[in-house]
Amino acid sequence: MTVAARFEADITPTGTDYDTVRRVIERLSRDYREQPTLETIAADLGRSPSEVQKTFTRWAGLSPKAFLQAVTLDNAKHLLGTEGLPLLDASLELGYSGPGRLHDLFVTHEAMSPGVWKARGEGLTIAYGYHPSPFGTALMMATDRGLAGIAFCDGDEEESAFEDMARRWPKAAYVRDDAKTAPYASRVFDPGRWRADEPLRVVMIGSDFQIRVWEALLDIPMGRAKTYSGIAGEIGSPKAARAVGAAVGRNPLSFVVPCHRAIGASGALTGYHWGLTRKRAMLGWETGRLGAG
DNA sequence: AGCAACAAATATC
DNA sequence: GATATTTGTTGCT
Repeated sequence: MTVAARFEADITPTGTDYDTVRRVIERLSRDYREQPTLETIAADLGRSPSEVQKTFTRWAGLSPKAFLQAVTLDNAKHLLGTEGLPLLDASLELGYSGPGRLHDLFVTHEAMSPGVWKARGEGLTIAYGYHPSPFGTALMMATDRGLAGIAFCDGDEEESAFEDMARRWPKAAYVRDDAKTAPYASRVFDPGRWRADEPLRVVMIGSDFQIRVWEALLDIPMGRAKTYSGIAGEIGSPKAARAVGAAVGRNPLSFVVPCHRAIGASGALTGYHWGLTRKRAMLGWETGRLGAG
């Protein structure tokens, strides 16, 4: 099944793949100490083990068990010894050695002038639309210069997600235009279409400090993570870990600018604007893509 | 004032 | 001893 086709099947708000997957991840994250069996999890969801197993594997590209290993490593402090904490060693090797090395979305970004930031988006026209994604419904926002924002929501949260985004540039004019944002959605969530010859244009609207942080995030390869303090050191303010955290949290382009790859120094996942479960989901999903690539 | 942090110190098993 | 929990400090919005 192609990725696009899977999105089609995903379009109903409840009972989506992501919905099932999310609940499995929640369960695994909470009870990983007990290493719950597939059978128990399925029983609690009121589904058969094979149903859960299939849905999960189709979505993540790896079994619930492998996923469990990938995300519970946020408690494996010993992996933090080296820079750039590999999420799953074997997969990482695969990701780098293949001819079509799975790097990120090749992103060309430009920073909006501080003027636009200070004017809170005044004079800017932003088209937006809602699209299904592996992590729930994605709200995409674009200016004519490129992609400017991505938000996530489940079910009936579309309004609040929009308001969350619109608050960032309160004076911009917003126009609903799904046709304009749809191409971005299909590009962003389909790793098969992440190519250097067709870079994704994004615009970053934020303060100097924020943009430096977001650029640092773009440097983190898929399936890896960095600590907040590591990022702070990299952008030349080694003591600003906490400020980095705040800036990461304000990242308007979630997923494209991989804010989910920033974790605490202990390996704990700390926070995520669109929900910790979604952060785990993204990390696990990426681990799965690496293994498949 | 308020944070998606951190390191060191202290309490708990 | 190894892990939880608390406390002081921190830089940027």
